[in-house]
Amino acid sequence: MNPAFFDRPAATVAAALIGHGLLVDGIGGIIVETEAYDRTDPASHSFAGPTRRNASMFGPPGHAYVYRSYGLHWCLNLVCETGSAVLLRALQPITGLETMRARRGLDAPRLLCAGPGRLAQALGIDLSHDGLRLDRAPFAWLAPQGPVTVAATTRIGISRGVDAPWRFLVPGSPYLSRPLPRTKPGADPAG
DNA sequence: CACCAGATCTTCT
DNA sequence: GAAGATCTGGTGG
Repeated sequence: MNPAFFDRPAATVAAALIGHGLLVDGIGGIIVETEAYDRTDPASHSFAGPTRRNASMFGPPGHAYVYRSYGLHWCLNLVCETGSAVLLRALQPITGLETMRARRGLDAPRLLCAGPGRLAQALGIDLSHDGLRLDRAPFAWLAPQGPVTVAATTRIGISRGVDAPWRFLVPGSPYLSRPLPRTKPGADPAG
């Protein structure tokens, strides 16, 4: 992946990443769900300025930002323009299923990388990856294999910035952390 | 399937 | 002391 790819607004990068393959030490799959967080976004770790934890978000684009969520899960972000990043929320597992299963336990393939914490655990991500360049080992990237359909929705698990449509996903993918919400709740239940 | 609580670290008040 | 970009295992319909 060219470092210039990440030197753009996080929402642009988050949408463009859908369909790309990501491998960490040869293990990974196809990105099916991302979220964007930027410097002016009250939901972003960078909103209140630099801290020890978010230092990588204020470093150069094309590096990893890894943080601990709720005290026990790791989450993997890709740093974009200064103070912005893309949170990887779900992959369709492709390679290294055995290793992912060993790291995660007895999960069905559908759940191995369905959520930022699960994804990081399946890929073996921890704080040692924070700040690493994304264009060299252990990271490797694969271009989309064919046409990619991308939908944008509001983000998950936040209490501020809830209206920004900065969650990007493959509609109907069984590997999402949560399915695409219905645009008209209650309508057309026969679907 | 819905709801609830527990685990446990970083930041902010 | 409280909240947070989460996941798991329990209970109840």
